[in-house]
Amino acid sequence: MALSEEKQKQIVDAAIAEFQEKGYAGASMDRISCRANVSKRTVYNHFESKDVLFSAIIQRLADRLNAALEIAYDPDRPIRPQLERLAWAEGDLLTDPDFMKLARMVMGETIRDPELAADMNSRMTKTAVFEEFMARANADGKLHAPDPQLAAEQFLGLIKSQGFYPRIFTDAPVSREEMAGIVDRSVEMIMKSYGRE
Amino acid sequence: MALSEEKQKQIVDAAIAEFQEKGYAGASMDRISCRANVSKRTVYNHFESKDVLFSAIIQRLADRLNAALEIAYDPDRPIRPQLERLAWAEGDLLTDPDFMKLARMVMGETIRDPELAADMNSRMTKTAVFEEFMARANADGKLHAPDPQLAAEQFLGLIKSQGFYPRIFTDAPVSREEMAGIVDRSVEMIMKSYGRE
DNA sequence: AAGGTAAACTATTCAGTGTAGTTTAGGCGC
DNA sequence: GCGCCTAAACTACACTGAATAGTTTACCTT
Repeated sequence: MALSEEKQKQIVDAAIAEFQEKGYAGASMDRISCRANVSKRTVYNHFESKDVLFSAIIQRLADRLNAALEIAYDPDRPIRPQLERLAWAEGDLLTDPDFMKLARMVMGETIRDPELAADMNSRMTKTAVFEEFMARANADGKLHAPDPQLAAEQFLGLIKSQGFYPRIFTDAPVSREEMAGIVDRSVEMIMKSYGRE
Repeated sequence: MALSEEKQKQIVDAAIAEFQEKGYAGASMDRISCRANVSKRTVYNHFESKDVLFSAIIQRLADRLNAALEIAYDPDRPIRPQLERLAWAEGDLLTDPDFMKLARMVMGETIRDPELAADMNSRMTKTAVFEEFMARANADGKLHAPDPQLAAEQFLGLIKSQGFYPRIFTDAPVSREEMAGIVDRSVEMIMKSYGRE
């Protein structure tokens, strides 16, 4: 139903804000329902517990990440713009304030438990896509990266060390202009190391 | 009193572990007293509230950081080993599991509030020491860094981007050997950019 | 006498439930 | 289109039970 879906969206939005501000333990279901302009019972009709609600939000973040990074290597196009596009797939997320807020929240909750954090990090860090891409370009003779996994990690590392980690503690993500520079420099570095132009 | 001091240490250690595991909101004063093998009243005799106890731990971390970084430029010694020593002052902390655990805890608590996070970051990031050092070496003619603040940030950034950020989510800090490499490469880069040998 | 212990106690917050009543949207006869 | 019905979804609110910050009291140890 349309109404139900709308209520659900209100709940999720309110929950994101509440979890973001107070953390999991500090968040209150009463406040969430209040922020969502919805009765507490409705919250529980949509999400059977606080935990389920929290997990649903995490899942939403992961889904979004996976969707954004569905990029495959195309042998018919030159390598450099493809690397740029790949970098921008990550860059788009990192320049989005909402994504960064969500990411910050998840990090705050998981950082204390290294195992959980590692799991979350692997769900959030789609090295696999980068790795696959590198391996394909390699096989196609457009790159010369003996260790595609390392190359993928370096590529992502270059982007995140400039565009993500330094901004975890800040309200403002990197601007599109800054990201353009980051993408350029990162692609340049990968091309210098592994390029075959 | 010696006994009292010992109890206090037990309390602080237990509190660190508890805050680390559960976060501020999730931590329980009952569990802290239990972990410390101390009565709850004793906890409250030493620290008048949960908040005070938490702050005391933060302060302890900040103090340790400040103490570790009390390094001044010495015009009578060559610049490179002095840069290495400065880098190692930071490196020592980053290779210490206890320090990293504390840092992770503080980050988890502050990350949600950008203002608090920025404040904490400034308390934890002693750019000032690096900056002062750079400026002195500059005035002494051993370095040529037109913007000492930038140079200091770059120096620290090089170290932290390799030795800190990638390890926030991991249980294991960088090893001393890895840190040696990080220090070498970072000093090398600074010398290449600003050196006058 | 100084500091510690143990355990009960207060007051509060909060996750989650139960219930009785209300809104909404769509279907159906007309 | 119009009134009427139904069922699902929502609301308001009181309630339970558990956890928890912080206090009090009476007693113990060195």
